[in-house]
Amino acid sequence: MLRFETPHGTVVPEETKGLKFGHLTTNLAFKLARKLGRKPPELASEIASAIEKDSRVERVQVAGGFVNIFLKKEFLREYLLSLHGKLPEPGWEEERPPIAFDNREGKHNLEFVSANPTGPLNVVNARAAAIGDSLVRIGRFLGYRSDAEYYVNDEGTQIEMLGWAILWRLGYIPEEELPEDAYRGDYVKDIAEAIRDRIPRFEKPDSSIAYTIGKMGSDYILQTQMETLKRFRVRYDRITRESFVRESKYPEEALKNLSDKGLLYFESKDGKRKPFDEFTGLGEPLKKLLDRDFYLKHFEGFALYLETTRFGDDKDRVIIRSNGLPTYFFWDIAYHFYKVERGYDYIVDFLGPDHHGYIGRLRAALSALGFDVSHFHMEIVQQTNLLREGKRVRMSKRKGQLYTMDELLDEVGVDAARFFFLMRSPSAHLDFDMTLASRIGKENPVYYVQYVHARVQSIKEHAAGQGISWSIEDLNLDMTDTDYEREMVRKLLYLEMYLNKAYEKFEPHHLVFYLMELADTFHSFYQNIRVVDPQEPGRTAARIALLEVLRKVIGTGLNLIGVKAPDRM
RNA sequence: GCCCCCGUAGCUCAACUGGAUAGAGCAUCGGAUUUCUAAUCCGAGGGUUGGGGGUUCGAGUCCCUCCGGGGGCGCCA
Repeated sequence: MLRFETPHGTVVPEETKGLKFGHLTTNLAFKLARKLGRKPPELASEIASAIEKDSRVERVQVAGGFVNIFLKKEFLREYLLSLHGKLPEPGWEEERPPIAFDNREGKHNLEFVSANPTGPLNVVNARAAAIGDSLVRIGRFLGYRSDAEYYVNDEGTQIEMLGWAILWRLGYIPEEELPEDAYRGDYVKDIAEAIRDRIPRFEKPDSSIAYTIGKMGSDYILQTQMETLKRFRVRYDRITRESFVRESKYPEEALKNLSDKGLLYFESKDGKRKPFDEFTGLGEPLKKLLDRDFYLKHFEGFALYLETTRFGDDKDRVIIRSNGLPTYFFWDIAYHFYKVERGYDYIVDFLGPDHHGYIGRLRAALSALGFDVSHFHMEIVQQTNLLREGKRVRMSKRKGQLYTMDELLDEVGVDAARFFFLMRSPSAHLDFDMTLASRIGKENPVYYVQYVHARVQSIKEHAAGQGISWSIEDLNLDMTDTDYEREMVRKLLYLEMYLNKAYEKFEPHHLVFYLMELADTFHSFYQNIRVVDPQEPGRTAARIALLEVLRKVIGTGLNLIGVKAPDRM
């Protein structure tokens, strides 16, 4: 990042709104004015005169409290060459990016999608996949150790419900006997068929048979989900199963941590309380609480509560139900404990819109465990509506009429799907216009950006055909000084700023907007300036060199959001 | 009832920890190609940032209030 030292501290300048404001700007004077009790213009001129002495700077301009910085051509050339050297050749969009910037401090965990293994992935899952995967790419590229994680809820009632649904589809039970919460969607037929031959023998279907079959079904579903995600160019570094967490030492550790702090108590539905000491008095290890028979024997009718209200929650939460079964919430606490223990200094969860109310209690539980919640970030990936010909596509879950992620990819393709998901901030409701996304042409922003890459490649080919040779060293800003080109140079300075912004805010759309702006600049340039001119080989070479930097920036940006940068369109 | 999010151009959305003239895309209208790809470009119209009040050098952004929309409030996950 570009920085400047001044008597008022280090300035990390920002982008400008146009070349008339210079290449970079800072409003530091405004910010300091109140604190120091001085006038912004005075401070600005002090900051300006310090920056002016910097060898990279051509001149500065003070406007009110703004200090606008104009950089020297020699420095700009050096910067662009170094940028070019750092960026990989496009074409790695299926893989993890190389580290291009500094090797930064920080090991981060980003968990996203984590859909229940009871059905196909849907459109919100796809959106979360695009967001999470792109951020992991950007994080790695910036030099952080960013890991993508998938959590599988392969235990619990839902698994049994899946099992019942499969039993029904295979004809073992009539529809009337199907539990109310069982999955009735048509997709269960395919799953049933896929595992039919491996179903164990049994006398009469019961809960435990349903559970076993549900497990088989969910394994199969997980596998198909992973295939879909792979098709979407999403990679995971780790898949964690809830069954693994349950068997690990973390549930017990969490109980120990919370009981040591006196945050647990028993309460019955009619409000009778028992202190946690009633358990402690039994002299049994904490693990016993997770043994259902043991729990029922001693605490039947009572649930085990965690005092999350002491940490800002609206009410205390149940972690073991009075039927002896721990809640999802409890296993999730153990899971987060496990993530922390793995040594991440930043943990991010992307949750679906229906988990909105869950954030508060999870944060409260994490504080209860003694973790610094500023190291956790929970982001809601908002709802997505599909539009076709301007009309809502119904995605009702009932009767299995759901529109799946695979269908979306069939209809609009991976590039358009990823790009469209990333055009909006994750927290905004998204209207996904499939008619627009599947159109080929200027109205479709994904082609608009990809076309830049293809056009530059085409120019290079044309130049070669004219016998013009060039190299990146031919970059010469004296020969590329039309307004178009100077504007291009200015915007090329901002790549790293936008990557940082996108990553720090967990909002990849900032990168997408940057790419669209760069593409804009290029297309205007292309329309008005002829690049290849055999009469002026020097200028031609200089222009191609500049476009080559642009091409790599666009190509890298696209690959970081998992979109291809084609050589030809 | 309580809590959270949102309200910006006809539509869908941006706007860096409060900063310069609130920007894009789509849609609408008018132009441009004997050319390195027209999958492009140039131009036009379109806004009291839901209303009102406050904080300050400065508010779409922060505070209060009202209106309107969505979501959450389970011993489900």
